[in-house]
Amino acid sequence: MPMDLSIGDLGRLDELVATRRKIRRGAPLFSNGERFVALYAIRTGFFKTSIATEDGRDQVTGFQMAGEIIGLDGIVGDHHTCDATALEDAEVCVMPFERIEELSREVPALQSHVHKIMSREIVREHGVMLLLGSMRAEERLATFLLNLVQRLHARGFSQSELVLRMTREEIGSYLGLKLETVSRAFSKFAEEGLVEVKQRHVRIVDTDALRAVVASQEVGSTLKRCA
Amino acid sequence: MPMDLSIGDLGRLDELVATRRKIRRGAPLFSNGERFVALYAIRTGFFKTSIATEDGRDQVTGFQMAGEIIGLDGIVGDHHTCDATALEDAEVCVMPFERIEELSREVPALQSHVHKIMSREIVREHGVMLLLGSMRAEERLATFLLNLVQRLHARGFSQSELVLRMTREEIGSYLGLKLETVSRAFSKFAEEGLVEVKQRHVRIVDTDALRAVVASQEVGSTLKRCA
DNA sequence: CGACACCTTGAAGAGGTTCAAGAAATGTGG
DNA sequence: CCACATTTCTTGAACCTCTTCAAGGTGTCG
Repeated sequence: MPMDLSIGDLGRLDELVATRRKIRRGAPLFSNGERFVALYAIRTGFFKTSIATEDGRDQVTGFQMAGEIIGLDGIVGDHHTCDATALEDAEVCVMPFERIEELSREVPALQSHVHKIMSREIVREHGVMLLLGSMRAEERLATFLLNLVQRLHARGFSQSELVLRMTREEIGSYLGLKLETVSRAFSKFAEEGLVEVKQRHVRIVDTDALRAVVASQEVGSTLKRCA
Repeated sequence: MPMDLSIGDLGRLDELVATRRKIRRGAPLFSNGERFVALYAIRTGFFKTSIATEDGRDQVTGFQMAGEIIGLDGIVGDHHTCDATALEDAEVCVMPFERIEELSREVPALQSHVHKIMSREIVREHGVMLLLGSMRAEERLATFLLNLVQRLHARGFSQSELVLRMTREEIGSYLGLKLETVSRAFSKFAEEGLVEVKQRHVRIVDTDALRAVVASQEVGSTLKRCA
């Protein structure tokens, strides 16, 4: 997180992230309805956030990894409106939101940072809306894989290999598909030589071809330019 | 917008919303790629926000009406990442974001307000993800209508009557459906006596039945409780 | 090692899309 | 202010994608 800060400010920000909390795989970091008191910065591990409605619907709204912030949904109503679940043993920094607000009044760089984090989440969700609203199953899965591997690569992991921390069902929920459809799309990609899939181990063999899958549904370039 | 403020603070906030701008129907308030300088509070009129990709995809990400804030997407990257288009002649307050940040450092109530606005947008988008990821066409349209009429009612309009400011195609884009599907769903609702539809004029005849449409796809209550 | 959760694959079916045509409304220029 | 062009909306029929239901396989953890 690149912010230029004075030495004094740095010390005060340290205090903000002093409290740690460990969460076991499968355990909730917070749950819908729970009182909102803090944002969480993921230090290690992998989370999903999801909303469940009374009528039995369930939607995974995101997957979060080290360095990302969870809990922004709780600010507006003082209570969390989704569940955050650890998909592997994890550790987070507990950042009391009152302290964040106090400090960001005094440290403009922190204030700006907080605003950007929230704006980034809004923009990310726009992307998910685009995916859910306009892509076919294989385009969705390709987009998902490319996004995951890109975020992992930014954290020093491989550009082409990844271990999925979530089930097919969770992927499906996030992508608006049934788990069978996700599984079939994986098999199709494997068949065509785009990826190698062994359960949760995925190796991306042909990144460009995966990108082409996403852009395949083009209404634009190919057809439009002939008109 | 309920905030308790001192008289002095009130004056400074007035200054923030002093600049006005009128936008003609069909004209953009801002466009993708444009430099981000301000948030906009809608005074009158109706907007849509949408993202368009190079490959010809297009997704309406929201419809905004009086009292709502547009432009949050631009904070993270200093440039807007979507288009905001007036669906009828409109007027907005131009609120320079630098001034917002300055003032919210000095006025905690404003700071909190800004945070809540952004969090509310995140939560709203979670709801859209649920809709796009798990609902059938008629459930989506029913949800959409109920949401619209509820927001209009909060602004003093009728609980049961509304004039759509957007086309079937724009509704479809927002709901992840084709315009024909939207049209058919309207016709079905009309046939069943839930609504009366005459082009863009909609009268909701049976709100409870519309709510029942949304909850129809229950995996829960009806079936689960028999198990 | 055995139980359980997870994944894969097939076949049938449903819901939404696509393509097409016509009707209704809207707006524009004469 | 009316006529015409354009946009928007509706409806039908064929098609396609994804879902549903079902069965068997694979991996994992106590």
